[in-house]
Amino acid sequence: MRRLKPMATRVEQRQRTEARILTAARRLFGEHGFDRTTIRAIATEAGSDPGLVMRYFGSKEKLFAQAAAIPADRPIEGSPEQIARLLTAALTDKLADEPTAALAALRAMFSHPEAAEEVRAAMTSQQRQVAAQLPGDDAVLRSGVIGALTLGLVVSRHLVRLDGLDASPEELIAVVGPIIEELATGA
Amino acid sequence: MRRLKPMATRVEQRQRTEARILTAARRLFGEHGFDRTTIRAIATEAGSDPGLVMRYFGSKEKLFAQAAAIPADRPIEGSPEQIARLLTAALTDKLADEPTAALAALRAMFSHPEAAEEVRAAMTSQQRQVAAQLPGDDAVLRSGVIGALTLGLVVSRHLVRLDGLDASPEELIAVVGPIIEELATGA
DNA sequence: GTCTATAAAGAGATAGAC
DNA sequence: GTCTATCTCTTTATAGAC
Repeated sequence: MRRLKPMATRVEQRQRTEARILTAARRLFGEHGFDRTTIRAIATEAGSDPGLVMRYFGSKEKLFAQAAAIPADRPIEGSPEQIARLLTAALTDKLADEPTAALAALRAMFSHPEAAEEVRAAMTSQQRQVAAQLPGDDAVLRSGVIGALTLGLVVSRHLVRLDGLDASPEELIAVVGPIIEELATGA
Repeated sequence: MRRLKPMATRVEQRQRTEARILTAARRLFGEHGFDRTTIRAIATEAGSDPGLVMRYFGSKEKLFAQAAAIPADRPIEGSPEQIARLLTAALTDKLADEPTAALAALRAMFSHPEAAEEVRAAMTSQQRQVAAQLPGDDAVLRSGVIGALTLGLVVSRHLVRLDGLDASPEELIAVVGPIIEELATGA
């Protein structure tokens, strides 16, 4: 049915299957959260079967860990104005296309402690980095508010699909950009 | 021919038990989300048993619906400046003490469609009301951002427990209040 | 390499004893 | 009114057939 060349094709096939499983896992974890996403559903969506998923990834937890790993953000450095620009640019990206892996972690974090830790780690690391470079006594607080605002926008847009946030990223940034700059500079 | 066997006591007892179950349900749903909270755990925490919980509330879904009903916010009306003040005051409350019922709905909404609808309904209703009274072409967008900011702050503080947001409500409002006013007036 | 059958555990829900 | 025992279903995870 398949090819007649065994070895190379097998490795290739396996990688393909693994990739399909990971993609399906990201989508489903992101859409339904950790508990409501079943190995069965992932296998079906990937055109495979539950046994194979378990064999490749070991457990549902491990599959989730791989699917929901948050890609590290670029380092944020410079003057308050530059920082504001970098944060605004990063937000634009997050609003434009759906960051599938991050969404999986975000949705799951509210019911899955490990996912919560993943998100918290990613956010605090960036936030501390930013706070250290901002002026003012309340730099930590202000960078925290920037983080909360960013989280609120991403969640409201992609997860809650809140009314009024379905505008284009540019329109949104036109409103939010100045606020981020204000918070960064402390004006 | 009043009571040798007091009916009133039974009714009273039942109400007490129901109240204890509801309190336990709010706390546990708020802490672990819908799927990870078991009827068994709620019964144990309420000093009761699973059978009773089912008997009183019918199903886990119905118990959740009662536990996670979001109390309606006060109507928000007036000039943009007044609206900003009302929204800021409401936010102060939400930051000060943990709104147990709302937290249950908030945490659950990410994995439980019914809860998502509850939160979305509560938010859009208030948001539309606000948008209708704000000046400017982008009033809907700006009131959406206010909603996202509020959601982000509450989630970051109570659910994520993000670094830098553990300040006193007053300190937080000192930073966020002006932003809300800006968004409301469109300045 | 891939898929089927099943074991093991845990959940919500129900019936009935006290 | 309250609690115990159990039924049934669904899940992850495993063992082994193709």
